Amino acid sequence: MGTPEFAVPSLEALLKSDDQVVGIVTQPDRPKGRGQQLSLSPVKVIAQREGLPLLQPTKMKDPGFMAELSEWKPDVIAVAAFGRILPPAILSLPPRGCINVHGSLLPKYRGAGPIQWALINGETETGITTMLMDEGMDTGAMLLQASMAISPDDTAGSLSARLAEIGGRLLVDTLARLKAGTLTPRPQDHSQATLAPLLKKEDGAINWAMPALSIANRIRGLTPWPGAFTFLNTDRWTICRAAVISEATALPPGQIMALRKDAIHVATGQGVLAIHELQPANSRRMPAAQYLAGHPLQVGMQLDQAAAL
RNA sequence: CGCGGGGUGGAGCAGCCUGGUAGCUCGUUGGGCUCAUAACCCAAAGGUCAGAGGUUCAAAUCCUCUCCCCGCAA
Repeated sequence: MGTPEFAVPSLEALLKSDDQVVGIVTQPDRPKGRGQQLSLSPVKVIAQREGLPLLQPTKMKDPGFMAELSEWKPDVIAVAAFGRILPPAILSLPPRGCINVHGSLLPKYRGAGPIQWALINGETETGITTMLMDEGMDTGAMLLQASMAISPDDTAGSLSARLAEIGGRLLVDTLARLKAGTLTPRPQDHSQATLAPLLKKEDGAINWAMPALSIANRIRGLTPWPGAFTFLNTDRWTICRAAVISEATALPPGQIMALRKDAIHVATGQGVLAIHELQPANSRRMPAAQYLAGHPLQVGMQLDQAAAL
């Protein structure tokens, strides 16, 4: 079971492994994009390519879905970024249990946005944990863990891609060792748990009163989704890449304090943030240098959390 | 039929409302200045104004249609 890009390497790894994939579950097609076009989840695309049985339940407790799932008689259900809570009936369906591939070093960052929150909090290390799912939110007993260094220029996109690859390997490894009986589930230390809730659009609003470093981390964690944004008057900017400049400033947070050839320097609550890449509304992502070529900005202009009307 | 913006030398944009010689910033090339430079100065190259049709003496500009791109929303 899985849905987005993050789940793809896990699925591919399973397909190449000795284990047989008897069926795939992913979220229903939803109207997306500009028009009203239905979009297929990345996982569904692979399921179709491989010609594998596919279920796309609207509700987890749908009797028809449950019946079909039981028909498959899975030994184990592997779950990667599926996006739905599994009811007890499903958790107890496979004899060997439901194995989740989670994008953090549990018990830290339980929830739907572990990769993003790790970046937002400025972590330098994260990882993948496989675990036996229980009814809680990422609270099950851990099976295997692999850690990975976070690079200073990682974004949620780049980090997620690397973690997903490791996740695939770890999943196959986990299944093999479970089958061999050489793996003992290890309960999480719940006192150390932290939460990483799903991000919302509004989490992307940049608060310029925060320190430059925090803003930069937040931008990394929110790129490419849901995107960190700010407003210049009525124009919305999504900030794609920015760097901290160690320089003190007493200017009001959000004020443009300098224009460089390839960067826009903005005052923050503590220090200066250099915007290197942005995506203006109605336009595509571009380096600051290109934006400046066609939009003469002036020092003293004010960036804000909300559109100025 | 979800709402909206856009397609103008290599890049980013202005010009369109109020038709009349194609403009800005950057890049490129050549030259100059300088101890030196990604800095500065001078010069040059480079565009069937997305495409088709229409209106007009005249269309980037007004009208109609087509294609492509993007933001929001989901």
